[in-house]
Amino acid sequence: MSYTYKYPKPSVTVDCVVFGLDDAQKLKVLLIQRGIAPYQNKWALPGGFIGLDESIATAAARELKEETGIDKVFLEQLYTFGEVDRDPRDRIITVAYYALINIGEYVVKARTDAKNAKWFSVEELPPLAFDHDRIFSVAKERLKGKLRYQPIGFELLPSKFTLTQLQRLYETVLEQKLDKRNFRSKILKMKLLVDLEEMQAGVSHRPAKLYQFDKKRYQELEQKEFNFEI
Amino acid sequence: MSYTYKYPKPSVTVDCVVFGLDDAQKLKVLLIQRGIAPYQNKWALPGGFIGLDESIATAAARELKEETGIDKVFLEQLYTFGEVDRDPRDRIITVAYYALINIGEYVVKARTDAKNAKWFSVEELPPLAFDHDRIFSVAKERLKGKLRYQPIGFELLPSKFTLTQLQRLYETVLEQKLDKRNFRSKILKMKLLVDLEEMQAGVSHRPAKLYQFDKKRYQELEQKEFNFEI
DNA sequence: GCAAAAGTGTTCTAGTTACACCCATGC
DNA sequence: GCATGGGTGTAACTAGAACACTTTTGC
Repeated sequence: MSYTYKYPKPSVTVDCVVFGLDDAQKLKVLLIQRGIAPYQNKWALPGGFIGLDESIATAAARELKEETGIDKVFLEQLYTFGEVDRDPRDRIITVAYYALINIGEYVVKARTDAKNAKWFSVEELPPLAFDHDRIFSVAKERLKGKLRYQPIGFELLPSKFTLTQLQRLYETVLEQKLDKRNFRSKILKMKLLVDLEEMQAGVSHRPAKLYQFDKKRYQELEQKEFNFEI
Repeated sequence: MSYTYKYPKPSVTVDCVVFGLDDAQKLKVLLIQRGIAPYQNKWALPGGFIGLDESIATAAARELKEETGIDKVFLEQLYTFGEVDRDPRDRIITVAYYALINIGEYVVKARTDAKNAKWFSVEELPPLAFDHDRIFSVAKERLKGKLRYQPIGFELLPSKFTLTQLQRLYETVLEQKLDKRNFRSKILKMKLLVDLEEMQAGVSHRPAKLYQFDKKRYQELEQKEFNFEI
């Protein structure tokens, strides 16, 4: 089967920058090792071609699932990259997405075109295929910029978390120290966290209270011109 | 001539949301009237297909020039729209851009596929072709959100402007009244405006001082973690 | 001299920053 | 009992909000 058009067309792909936090609250990104040329064996962002019968966001979610097993996560469009020479084969435009996931919830598995899938610390990335290092750095900036003004950090944590975990997450992503007392009073004043009246377990020090993000309440407040800000 | 591929491909276009301010400091958007089907005679955003030998941003600038005569303006990627049914002909993905221009500098002229080009007040838009009303509203929100944190408003004004003009621009786009004294001291404190020591002419009241935005200085300050904010 | 917009400071309020000690748990 | 992180309030400072009158020009 083949397809013929009157004018030449670029191909269109999606690529996903998947962020996660490990146990030590380090920021990680999920890469796949390419099983096929070009850039065979090189590390790259998971992604692939957009089908004619699926929207771009659907394609991003599908590719993520196919290549890494990850499903039903925060996924948002980042930017579209379309330099003429960004792919050696052909003219390929890619719509990049970024995803935020709680690493603990998934065991990543390489599938289809990927011979391997692995979490890398954002500070020690291997050289990436195509212009994926550029895409990654745009994603990192977006995450950093958006974290303060939108409650997206919770996507990186388990549904029950401690205030210290939350603060570490902010410190890691924003790359700056925050004051413990100021951080806590600011976040609690927003009334977006539910105190679960439950304690952290299995730690060899005073256990911390567990909280949960109240998404429903945030959506209500959002209507009334409430602005999240840390 | 025709082109054959192993897999079917979507087409890729660019569309531009061009904002301008008229003499009465009203926000306007530039639309073209389509000369060809589909949506013949309907108003639409200027745009067209991406060539294989040009980047997306280049294509956006080229289409803008071809269809309206506008050249060398602030042009930034907005979002990529790719719902399956957004174009009745075929699967078409569009990378939307938004442009900010000083209306006074250009006389818009319809060319190529456009039978007409015209400025519309953003409050009284006609029904638009395709999903262009959605694209427009995303652009308007982006402009509104970005205006406070990036010095992009100056792109909408002539290079020499008064503080009142600048304030009106902010009030128009943000859809809120601002306090004259607070606005002035805030913007002047940033030291980004050059006092041209020149007066507004041809007005039947006390003439205002003219200022110019110091882009070079802004770029320097930007390096040093300076943040523009109104 | 009047209409129209330009220009200019101060006070009050709210929010942000800086800062240090006691507490609960596991080993 | 000691090591580890959890939890808590106040004072000083800074930034933002509210607010009214005089000046200059054209007609």
